[in-house]
Amino acid sequence: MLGKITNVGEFLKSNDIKPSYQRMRIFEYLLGSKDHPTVDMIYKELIGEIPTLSKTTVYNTLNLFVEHGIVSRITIEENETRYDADTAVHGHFKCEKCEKVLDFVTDLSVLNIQDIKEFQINQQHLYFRGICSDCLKKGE
Amino acid sequence: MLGKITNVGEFLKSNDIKPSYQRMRIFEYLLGSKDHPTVDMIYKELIGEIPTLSKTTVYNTLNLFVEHGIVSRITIEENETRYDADTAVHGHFKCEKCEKVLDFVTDLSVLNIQDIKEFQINQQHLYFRGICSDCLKKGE
DNA sequence: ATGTTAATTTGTAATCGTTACAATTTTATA
DNA sequence: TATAAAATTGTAACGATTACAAATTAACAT
Repeated sequence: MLGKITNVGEFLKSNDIKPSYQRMRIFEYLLGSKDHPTVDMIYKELIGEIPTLSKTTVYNTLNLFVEHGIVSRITIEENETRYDADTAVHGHFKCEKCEKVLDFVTDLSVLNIQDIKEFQINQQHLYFRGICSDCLKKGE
Repeated sequence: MLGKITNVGEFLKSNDIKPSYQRMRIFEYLLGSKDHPTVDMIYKELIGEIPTLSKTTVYNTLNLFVEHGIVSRITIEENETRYDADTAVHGHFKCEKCEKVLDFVTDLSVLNIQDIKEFQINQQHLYFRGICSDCLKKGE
């Protein structure tokens, strides 16, 4: 569902965000990465091509993206905020061995939750922890 | 399912935790509270009856409880680690208005997730955000 | 073009939650 | 009662995030 974003500048504009160079590169990096990077990972990756980049800018930009709903924050562990350009509802699995965070597809509408029937739901988060299949194989 | 804990001291012992006074009071407080307190909330509540209590002790004790599997950590928002004496899998709903964290019952086994079929799942977390029914009524 | 204002970026300092660590107190044991 | 082990405590350190003001860049009117 993210494949449809061909022009990042236009995409940001259509979400009322002025497409500065930093903002475009940060969003492009999020689009291209599948590892749900932290602020630090984004900063370390981009400082190479944007030598003047400030970590504050990365924070500001990600907060802006979240406010405008084009990026979602993933809080899997305390002290480890991660970001995802895929804002559709999906699950995350964190491997306790290799520390990777993987996506998984699921449909939460089948849960039919009685207790919050009359609540207005704005966000749905699902995350699992355990050992991924790769690490299970290696561990034998 | 938590009603069965009648003797906190015995319960801690049966989980290989020496039941010191601080540990018992912290666990009792968790059992009696339904608001999934933070370390700060626990500390502020107990300092009244345990004047020598240290915040470090609250941290140490909660980490001990989590390691022994009798308390689970809930990470709903960054910078807001909460604790729950109910370790059964259940959902959490955080109201964006009144900031309360409510439990809801659900059965995740119906999700039938293909992508992680061969993974070993150790923890399952489900949390929603939005507006609770009380705040919805008030907001009209 | 040029000057002026607004928006963005940047760096530093401050804040807050959490942990490290050593000292003190309490508990268990010989 | 003496000694060792465990638990608690207080302070300092740490890391992620934010506040804030200065510097840079972009936009816009003259």
